[in-house]
Amino acid sequence: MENNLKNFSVSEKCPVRNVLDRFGDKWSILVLLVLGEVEKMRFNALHKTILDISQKMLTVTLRSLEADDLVKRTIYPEIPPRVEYEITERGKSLLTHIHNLTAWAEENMLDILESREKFKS
Amino acid sequence: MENNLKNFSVSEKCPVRNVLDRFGDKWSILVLLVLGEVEKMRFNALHKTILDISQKMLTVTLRSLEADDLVKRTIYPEIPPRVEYEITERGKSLLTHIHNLTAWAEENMLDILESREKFKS
DNA sequence: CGGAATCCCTTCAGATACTG
DNA sequence: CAGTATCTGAAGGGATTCCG
Repeated sequence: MENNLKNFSVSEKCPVRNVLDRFGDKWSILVLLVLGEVEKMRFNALHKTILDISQKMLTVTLRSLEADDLVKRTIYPEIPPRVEYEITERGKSLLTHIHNLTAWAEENMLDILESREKFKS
Repeated sequence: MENNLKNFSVSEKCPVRNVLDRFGDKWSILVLLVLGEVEKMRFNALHKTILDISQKMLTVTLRSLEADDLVKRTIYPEIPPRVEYEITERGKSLLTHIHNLTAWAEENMLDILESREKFKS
């Protein structure tokens, strides 16, 4: 038992954390959820869908997802330029688990908020 | 379609983010994973299992999990004091989905790391 | 033993301005 | 249109000290 737990000790040696940390940020899951509902989407369309993300963070998030091959980026060398984003197969396989998580969150949200209120007092 | 996407727009109105943000931090999932493998565990034992967490962050994380009723905290008024933590039923139901995610992470880790390398160049 | 409180540094992320 | 670059305030999180 203790030996199994040791695996969690140091972050660099834990493969799970190495990967999960990447989309454990503020926006990655959200972007993935949006891209999971469309075929392709342009940068500005994404920005309009997620109103409270800054242009900078949207770019950073998309680059990170692209690096992990969770999202594919296609540039059309036109004038004006056009860039489209779409979810990859790997992204879809992750999204399945994300959906399970969000479903759990929706089911338990009210109870959790209630627990938080009780905890304050 | 567009109408569905609007739900994601503003964070305060998105129940999912409200809940997921809470354990989207650096340590919550890890603590939950550890507590999912034992019956009960004392503070110092947890600290020894997760070597690279600070005492402060362990405390903060545990309080947060306790507030959401994902973890139960029991104080034994002895000298020296003893405090034990255990996962709740709600915590276990969440852990199921976490395990699916970590399994996915383990399966895809090598490919993802490879993608990241390619992306650099 | 199991914290709480404080200090302090680093990283995150928003606003703004500029560019191919 | 789809970014990049820079600046800056806010937040996260570590180290240390103190306490019941």
